Amino acid sequence: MKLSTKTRYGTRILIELALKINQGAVSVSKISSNQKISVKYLEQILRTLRQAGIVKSVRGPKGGHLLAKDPGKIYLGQIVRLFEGQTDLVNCVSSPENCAMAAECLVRDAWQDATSILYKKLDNISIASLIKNSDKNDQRAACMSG
Amino acid sequence: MKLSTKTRYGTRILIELALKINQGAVSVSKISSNQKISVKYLEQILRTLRQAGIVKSVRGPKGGHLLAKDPGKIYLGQIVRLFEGQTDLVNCVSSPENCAMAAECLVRDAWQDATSILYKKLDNISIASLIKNSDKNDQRAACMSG
DNA sequence: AACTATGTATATTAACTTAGTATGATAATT
DNA sequence: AATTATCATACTAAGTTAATATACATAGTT
Repeated sequence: MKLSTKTRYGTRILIELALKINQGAVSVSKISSNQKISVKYLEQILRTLRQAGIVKSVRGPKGGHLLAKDPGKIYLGQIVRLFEGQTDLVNCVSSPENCAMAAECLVRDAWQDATSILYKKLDNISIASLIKNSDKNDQRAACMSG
Repeated sequence: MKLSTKTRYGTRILIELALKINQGAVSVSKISSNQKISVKYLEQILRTLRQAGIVKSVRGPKGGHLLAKDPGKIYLGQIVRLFEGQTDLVNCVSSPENCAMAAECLVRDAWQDATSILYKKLDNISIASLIKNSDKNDQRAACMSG
């Protein structure tokens, strides 16, 4: 039960874009070297973010990627749902017919409660708030500000 | 980000044992047919539960497995930690040296908060409480009461 | 118009993890 | 001693995630 690299990378990418919000489009190659993520893998992640309307992309020379939304309106919950796909801790929560014990599964409600509490929390953490914390602790942001 | 079958099976096993708490040891073959889990896989899961002190086992004829603790003292949080191993949503929470961006990872604290909220919830749900709910809704427990 | 730096999309491979199986041993009851 | 059960380790298979490769499209620049 841990987050995929796509979720973690995706979050880091969004933070970098948020930090550079006034610098125009940021190229894949730049993000790649800053975040130590291969160009091709990065492109996949960016595509997902773009299709979700979180990022917009500019083609051609001087092109790149930038946030399509206010960083204060991008929440971790959305990012996690986007990349994890399966948003429930167990299958039967989303599709009871997949669970051998389906209706009789006593635990189902409990897993669902836990899931919703987790997302409620994640839906409350914006990219902007993450950056805000970094202001108090500048060295943390150092690697991504360049 | 979903629970492994071991966690889900483990929980179901504990519920079955809790429901049969007055019937002495329950054999692997009985649990296997009730829960539709192969005998060998079940043995692995039971071993983990036993080593954690949640279940005790009796060898020989008429042997089987029974709860080693009061069902009111067995919490989902413990079960999830036991089978998921990795108890944090991201690696760097438990071992910062594994994360390429380590100290500068702005998201780290956020993941940690979400993780702890999730476990706080799971640590509040006991096997006993799951069964209690089933009393109000008998057909749910039907498949496991036999 | 040609060139080049960028992004877009799909297909494939590789690595890793989880799920499940097989074999054989050990212990306790009868 | 035979039987019935659990205990332990090794192995295999399936599925998922991570990463790479290939081919294409677009927009500026000269």
